[in-house]
Amino acid sequence: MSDTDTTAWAALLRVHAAVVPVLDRTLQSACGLPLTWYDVLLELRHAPDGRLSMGELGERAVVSRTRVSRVVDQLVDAGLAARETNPDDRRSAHAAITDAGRQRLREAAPVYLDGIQRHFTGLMTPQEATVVARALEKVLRSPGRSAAGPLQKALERQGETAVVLPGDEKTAAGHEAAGRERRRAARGENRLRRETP
Amino acid sequence: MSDTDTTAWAALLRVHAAVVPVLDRTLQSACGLPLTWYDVLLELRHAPDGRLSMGELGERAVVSRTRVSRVVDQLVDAGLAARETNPDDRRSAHAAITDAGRQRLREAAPVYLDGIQRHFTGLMTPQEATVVARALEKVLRSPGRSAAGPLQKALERQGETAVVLPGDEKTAAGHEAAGRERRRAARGENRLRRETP
DNA sequence: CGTAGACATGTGCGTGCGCACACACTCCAA
DNA sequence: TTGGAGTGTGTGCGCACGCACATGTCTACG
Repeated sequence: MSDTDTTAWAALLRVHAAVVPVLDRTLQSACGLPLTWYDVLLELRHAPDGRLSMGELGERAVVSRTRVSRVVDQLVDAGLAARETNPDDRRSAHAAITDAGRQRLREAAPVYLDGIQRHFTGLMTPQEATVVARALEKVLRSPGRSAAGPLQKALERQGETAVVLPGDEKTAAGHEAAGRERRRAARGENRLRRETP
Repeated sequence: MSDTDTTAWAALLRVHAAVVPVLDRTLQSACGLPLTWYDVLLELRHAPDGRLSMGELGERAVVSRTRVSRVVDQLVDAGLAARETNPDDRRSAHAAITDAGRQRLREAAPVYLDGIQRHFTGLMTPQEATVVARALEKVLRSPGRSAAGPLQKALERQGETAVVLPGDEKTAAGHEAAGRERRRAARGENRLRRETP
């Protein structure tokens, strides 16, 4: 039923808008750790040796690839991460979590978890939470999901969906914009394609 | 289980980060309608007479209250909405959807719905979609949820949760919002109240 | 009737974010 | 060896967002 679809999507948007600022501020005032920092540090901690290249970090964390560079700068200033150069490939820069970073993460984790339970999963049944987790992860692992930035994904889809709509053809307005962007894609900038192992 | 909690939350963050830009760009290139515009127009359309005060609009739409003002300006420039003054209360400004706005919404709706199904609900089973919708709506309707901006909610928490792990809350936020609305209702403006038809 | 407080809204401003571009480096073929 | 294509990263810039404050208006109380 299409009503269920829009309801689910609208609810996701609103939950995100309502809960994210709460958790962000809670984490920031309690631990001095913005949500972005937490996310980046968490991904670093998950990685082997606590190190990750900028590209990998940008793909795994919620922040965009280009933004990672500045976030890591902030983390370095705060002493929570360190930059390392890769001798094998001097283009790539690695970010590594420091002991202080691990410590801050340990302090922040219970605060974060408590906030998640208090403002999110605690407001539904455990069964619902399980289904939500499973369903959303299926969305992430779907074939449409690519590690590239949102622009590329949009462009890839665009060729299929932009003009032709199921049972409707009033696409007058966005014609020129669509053409412009498709042209850029054809110029060969969708090289960010990658497989997630 | 706490693992389920963090998994569900992380998945929500990632789905949001992955899908929102796609839908935004699709909608924008196909219909010239940013997601924010769509959301605001949709709330206006749901409202009786297609009119809503700025405050109500900010509470119902995903955009913040202060941002609504500028978004409505853009919509007015685009001819999709109109500003109206309330003779009864000259503080409040109303935004009303125009015929052109309704038309654009009709054009955009199938595109949006298709995007939602293609990139979100279509990637899970209908049963899962139903559960996701129900669970997330329960989160929204929970007592901690207030129509006020995120800052207020966070600040109210802050006094209690600053350093230590939180005790309890869940009354303050909804309290003042309810009080405000009760006052407005007494003034005779509660005809804006709506149930999802 | 007049003043103080509450309230709805608009605006200046700083911040976070991502795209387009530039740069440095690697790899490969001629 | 050398030049060009491919790739990883950092940065200038503009845009969206939300908070603090200012403005105009209504309400309650003396």
